[in-house]
Amino acid sequence: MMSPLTERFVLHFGEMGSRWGVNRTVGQIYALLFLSAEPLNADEIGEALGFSRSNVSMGLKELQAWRLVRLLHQPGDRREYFETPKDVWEIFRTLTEEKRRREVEPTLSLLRDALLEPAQDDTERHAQARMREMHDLIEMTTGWFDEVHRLSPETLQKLMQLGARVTKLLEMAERLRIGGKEVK
Amino acid sequence: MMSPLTERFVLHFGEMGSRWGVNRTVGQIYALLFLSAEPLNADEIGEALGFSRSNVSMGLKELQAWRLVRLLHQPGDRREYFETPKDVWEIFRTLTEEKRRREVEPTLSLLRDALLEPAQDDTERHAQARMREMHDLIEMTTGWFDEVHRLSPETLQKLMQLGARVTKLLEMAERLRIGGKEVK
DNA sequence: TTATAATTTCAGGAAATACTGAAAATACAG
DNA sequence: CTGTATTTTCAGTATTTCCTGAAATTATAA
Repeated sequence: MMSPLTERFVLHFGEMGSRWGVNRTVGQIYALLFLSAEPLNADEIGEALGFSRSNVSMGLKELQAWRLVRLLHQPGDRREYFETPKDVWEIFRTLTEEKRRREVEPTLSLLRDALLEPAQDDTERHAQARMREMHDLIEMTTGWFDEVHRLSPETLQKLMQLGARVTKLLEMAERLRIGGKEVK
Repeated sequence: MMSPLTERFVLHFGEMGSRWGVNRTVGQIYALLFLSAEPLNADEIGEALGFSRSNVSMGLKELQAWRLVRLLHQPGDRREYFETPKDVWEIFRTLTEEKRRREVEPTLSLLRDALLEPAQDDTERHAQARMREMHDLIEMTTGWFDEVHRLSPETLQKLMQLGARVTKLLEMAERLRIGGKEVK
């Protein structure tokens, strides 16, 4: 059975799941797999969490769609086993990529379409101006995420540790014209 | 009535709302206010979206709890009017702050507690090691967000435009010992 | 193949969430 | 104050989402 430590974590992620657009089952399955030292099969998961076999099956399918768990086989056992990626940075990256694909991209595409429509009156002109602001903000932040995703974990870590002191670097960059586009 | 442009945007945000932990009503109210050129009162909102007065009232309350809309009064009118902040960067900042307060902080606090417990066996030791990894990742990324939040929109924008070229800057920073802690 | 183990699908019931209208509370003009 | 306009609360209902067990499908060992 689950240790009290694991159980608390699992219950917490069940609740949090709803805020991330997945249900309690999915959150709990993920949490259990994240903590587990070895891969688990669907029966083990169902038993540990008290869910029906079919519920576990659906939950695992969703987690696979999110690329948050991967399927593997144990030698001499024909059941499917599941595990989460080991590297938490990789998990973080996957999560932001999926969020982007599911939420950000559809929104961007709606905004782009809306901005192509000719405005009929002042109200629409104003609405479009607002949409343009949102569009530009989203495009800038996601574009940045895209680039930063490609950095190695170590570089990323350095950047994070740098924090707000990055301001100093930016000033320096301007003076030294490192930003790619030459500064006037 | 809503223009087709506004309507599409509003419906989209209604759907997206659910993914952000708010319901359709709340998402639509926010979207309507975001696009509106002037503040709206609850009756106007309810009529535009086809929601009951009480539903609008609850939705506005929630949006205020998120600090995503603010209340104001029109001279000579005793009804309450609502608007969204104008600056999209400010909106973005508010959103991340609230998300942090509601999701990240409770998780961090759970992890901290769990890490203080003495491990009973290897399984628990492994679980704690995983929790430590998650804890450190979250603490690092949110600590970084905290600092970056304090930057001016202009600085932030420069940082974003820099994107992955930030690597070059980091190398330079190490050479010049700008990172705050002196490099060995 | 065939038999059986394992997984998935899905209709229907259970649970959770959202929404409404009526009533209560609050705010404010006169 | 008093009366009225405005907002909020909340119990009940509608809607949506979740979860299960049985049946169907798929995979694999013999």
